Amino acid sequence: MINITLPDGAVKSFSAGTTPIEIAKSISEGFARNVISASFNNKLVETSTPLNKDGNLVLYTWNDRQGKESFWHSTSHVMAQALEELYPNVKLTIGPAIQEDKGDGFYYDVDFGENSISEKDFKKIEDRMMEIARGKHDFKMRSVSKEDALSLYKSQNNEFKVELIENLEDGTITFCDHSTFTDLCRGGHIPNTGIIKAVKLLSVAGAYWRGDENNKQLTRVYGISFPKQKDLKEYLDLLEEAKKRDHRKLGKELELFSFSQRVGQGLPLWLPKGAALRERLENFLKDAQKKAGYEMVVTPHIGQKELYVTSGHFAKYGEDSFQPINTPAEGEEFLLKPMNCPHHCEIFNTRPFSYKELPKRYAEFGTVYRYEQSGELHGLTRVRGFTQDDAHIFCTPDQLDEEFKNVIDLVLYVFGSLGFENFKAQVSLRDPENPEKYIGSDENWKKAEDAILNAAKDKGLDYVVETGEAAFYGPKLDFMVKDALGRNWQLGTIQVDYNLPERFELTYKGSDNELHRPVMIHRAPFGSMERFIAILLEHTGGNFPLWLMPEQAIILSLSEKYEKYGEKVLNLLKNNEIRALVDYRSETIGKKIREAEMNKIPFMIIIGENEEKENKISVRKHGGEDLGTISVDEFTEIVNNEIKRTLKTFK
RNA sequence: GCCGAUAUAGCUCAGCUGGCUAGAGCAGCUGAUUUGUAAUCAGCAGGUCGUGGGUUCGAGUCCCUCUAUCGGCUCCA
Repeated sequence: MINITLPDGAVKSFSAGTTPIEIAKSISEGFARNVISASFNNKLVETSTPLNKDGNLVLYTWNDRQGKESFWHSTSHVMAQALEELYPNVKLTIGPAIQEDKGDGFYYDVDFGENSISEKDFKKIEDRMMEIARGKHDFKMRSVSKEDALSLYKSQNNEFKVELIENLEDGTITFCDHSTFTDLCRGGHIPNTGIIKAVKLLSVAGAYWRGDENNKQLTRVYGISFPKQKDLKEYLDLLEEAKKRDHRKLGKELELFSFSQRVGQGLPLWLPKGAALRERLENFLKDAQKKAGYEMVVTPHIGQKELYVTSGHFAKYGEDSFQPINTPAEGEEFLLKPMNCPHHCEIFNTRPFSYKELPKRYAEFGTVYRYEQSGELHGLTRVRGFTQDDAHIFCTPDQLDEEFKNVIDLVLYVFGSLGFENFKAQVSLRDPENPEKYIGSDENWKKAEDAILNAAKDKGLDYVVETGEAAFYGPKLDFMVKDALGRNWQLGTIQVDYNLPERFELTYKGSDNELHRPVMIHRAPFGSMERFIAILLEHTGGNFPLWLMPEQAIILSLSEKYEKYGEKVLNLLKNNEIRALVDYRSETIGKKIREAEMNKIPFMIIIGENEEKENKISVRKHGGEDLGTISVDEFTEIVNNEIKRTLKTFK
């Protein structure tokens, strides 16, 4: 007998060799019908795997992410079978479910050799997949010796699988069979192909073998599958909805920003409304920064190449950057500013500082230029010219902890004021395997990494640690937010840096009358104005918090006759610091409301004979809610209350 | 940069396998209308079909180059 512990803590006894699906049946027949996957002692197993020892069993259904991932991974086997049948020379590599933080579905990386496929081929692949699925083939795991596994894939000339197997230990290698198909696989499948009721291939893309761009590029086929046809339809509808919140579409519709082929790719043009929005965001942060003891500085858009050689940025990024600007003078070279830190270091170097004066906090909305690879550009989230809400804090080592925590507070304040609640905090450490990617001593790296980890812990942040994601000069605490399609973007960032102070030979006089090295914190709560506004657009769908809205209200006259009264109302609103537009055109009120709705203006103020007579206004909220006929003062109070609700002042 | 796709009026799109003068709706302009909570009516104007080349009697349509954009990969100071 074996003792199986279930997630609710219950322990049940079964005879050795009982399978997860049999255990599910012992709980309830109905539940067992929904169980599609299982894990035993934190390891994925098949629902048909005989269990021979005591342990913890978790049974998954479609409602669990684990269940979905098994479902999708299993579908990738079915797709691989279809691809093998339709493209006889195809070589399979890996075919996992997509990781939760990267989205839904599955992919398979394959080498098509001479062939290539495009979206036009999807239909026939999907059709074949569904035929296979309807065959209700069981997924069956079997162990194979390393030798047998290698000889199978060597006979197929599949160097990718051979490489994978060579890195595995003999005795741990398993194959998964279903129908006529066999694949190297560590397990975690649904019981049989028949559960797959809907399949859709989504895209093809190039993907490098093992994620290394020096390796061969394979073809990655993305797809998704569901246990019900209806689920697929819902998923596709959701994608459609997400497209409506795409910041590129909204930015155009709301006339916030634009791009021009003539100006150049990745170089956004801010239109008047977008510029006003940016300015409002900047002022919001400037107010908070003033309270937090920052001082504004201004530095030029170019700097001598030597500046970036000193900082180490040139060695790291020089080749892949906008190339140096030459002047008529022999040998003189300038770079477009790719970051603000070196300039701020030189500001600190302007004069000697006493420890009594630290921390110094220099802030600048600094526009920088980076030559991103053309394929990486993406709307406003990845551009070649952008403005960082940058600041550098120069402090003594014992001030570091508190300063770092204060910056966390500032970032949380910014995120809170703009409604970003579902962010992910990520501590990015260096990759100990590849020390050549970083500058600075091990000792300083350790200090910097500990400082971040401690501050994140003390602040009670819910964070994940990613090794190998640090900047080359120091570790980071990043705040990631998802866009409409669920892709993660780094917005706020805080970095601890012991290296640039060394390179720029920054010093302050300590209480011991000796010179000491300050520690530097790089930080940007928004990250960049461009990316922040992009993600904000996708989160709000263009319905920004009222305090940020380019236009808060629009006066709609019932006819041209009420223009005079409209001007009076407009003046009152202006006096009350409400940003309002007017629409006196000879159009129907229905049309004016429709246009105001599409422009996402929060309040529509309708004026006609009744309002003029009573000296009031009729107010309709964006979305349709009728606030009735009220006075301008009453309206102002509504607006101010709404602003107060969303915009708290920084402590 | 790499893989795949796309590019027709300011916007959203139609234009099948090459064949009359490239169409529609919205936006714009002119006029009529003077309106009560998501589109009043009529008329007018608007396009070197992304760029450059090629195939063809004939190219928006087929082929190639380049540019930009979209979905990924890699990268992200």
